[in-house]
Amino acid sequence: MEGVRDMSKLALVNDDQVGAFVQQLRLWRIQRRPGQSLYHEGDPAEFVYRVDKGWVRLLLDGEDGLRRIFAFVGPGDYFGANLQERDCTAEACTDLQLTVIPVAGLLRIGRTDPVALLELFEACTKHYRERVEVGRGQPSAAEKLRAFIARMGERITSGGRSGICLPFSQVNLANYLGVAPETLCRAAVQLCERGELARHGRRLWIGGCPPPRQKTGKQAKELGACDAAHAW
Amino acid sequence: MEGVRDMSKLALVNDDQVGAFVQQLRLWRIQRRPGQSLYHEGDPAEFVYRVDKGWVRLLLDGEDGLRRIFAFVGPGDYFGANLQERDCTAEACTDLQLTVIPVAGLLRIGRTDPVALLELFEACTKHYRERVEVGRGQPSAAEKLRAFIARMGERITSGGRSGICLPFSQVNLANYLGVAPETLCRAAVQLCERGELARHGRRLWIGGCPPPRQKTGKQAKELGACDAAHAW
DNA sequence: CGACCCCTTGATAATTGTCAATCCAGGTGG
DNA sequence: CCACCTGGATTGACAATTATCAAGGGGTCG
Repeated sequence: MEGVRDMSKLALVNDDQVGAFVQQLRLWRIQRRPGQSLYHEGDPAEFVYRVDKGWVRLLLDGEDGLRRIFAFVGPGDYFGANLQERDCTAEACTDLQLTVIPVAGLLRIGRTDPVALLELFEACTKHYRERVEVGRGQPSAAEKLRAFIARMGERITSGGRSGICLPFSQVNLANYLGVAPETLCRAAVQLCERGELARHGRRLWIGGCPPPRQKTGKQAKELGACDAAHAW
Repeated sequence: MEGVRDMSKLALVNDDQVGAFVQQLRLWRIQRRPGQSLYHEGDPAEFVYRVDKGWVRLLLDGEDGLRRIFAFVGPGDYFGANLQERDCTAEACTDLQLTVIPVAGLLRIGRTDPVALLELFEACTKHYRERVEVGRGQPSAAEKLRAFIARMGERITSGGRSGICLPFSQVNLANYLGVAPETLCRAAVQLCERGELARHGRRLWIGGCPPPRQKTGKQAKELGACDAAHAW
């Protein structure tokens, strides 16, 4: 809970300052398709990113060959603040639109406003801090999922939307929560029965109800709306 | 593993730079006894700390009243880099000797060397990054413990010591690893049988073997050596 | 319309949490 | 120096949760 409050404060206080700060630099935008990677663990770190549209997942490649997703980065979030090399891999969960911020330029203008520079880096480490709260203790899978949708719910209310569909597969979410996909599925069924979660097609919705059911062609259009929703 | 490499690099490359950086400020030292707290979640953040001797634990107080330890901070480590307010609680695990670094001063001299300032803050967030690797996936309790002692082993080799005794109770370690104390105990027994872990009195030792067994009076003296070991 | 992939569901085994009792190291006081 | 005391550590038994394996169904996309 505390982390959520910190998050909202960051969004209210720092984003404007940080946004103005980075505007001093020459920025540009890039797009990515779902599954494409932005950088890999070990790459030299040259850019910080801001998500304008879509969702990014941050993950580590375990020595056992398993990849561990530890953060989902959404619209308005910054990520990729590494001084030397990348400490994780970043991939697109959805269609993606990003603003690219060169680190070299950040360090240059950092002399004028070190606080804004720190705030930008702190915004990027936000995802690591949140991770500390996830999967801690020994709550059941249902409680992990409930905590997750609660945190995601914070985003939709601040975005002024009534609902949001999870912009990634259940397999990804299971990986993130540290449970087996089957376990997550059962937990989702459980929360759906209690009305804490909704389902529309293959997508899970949190917050408001999904749009009314229609025929297949219509559903595709609704999914378009879903994409718009999770992209703000 | 990757995180460990990053850590060692930080220790080799940044610490000297960061140390020289903070030397520009007026620093002072404080002591703490085991269990005493340095700050609580929500407190205004005024200081960054460097551990000179002993160990600190960082933890969150869950809404269920349970505290979750997410990091152990040891000699040479920095912690406490928050811009606004504390995002966690810091407590002494052992007898503690710390160097206090005022944040206001850091921000002031940050204009001259923003990179060093960022490196200091990055060194502080190191513990959050490491946390991402812990408890991820669904390894067994024994594997979690094995991964932990492997990471701690890195510290002892870099410190030039042959062994180190865990400077905190098994309850704390169980909390950190996200398992029940009984489960951790069983895992410890398992690793002790395989020689991956040693026991001396009530303390667990990793790396080199504990000092030879002697009589009670002697053992107390050995434990003093243990304290010296975990304090470097 | 068809194929592929993800989701779902069931059954079973393994791991772990929980509860309870006991042990023992380390400290205390006599 | 020794008996006592206290709290963490240990051990066992059991219940609960979850991982795993396997099979089937349904959505999504070509």
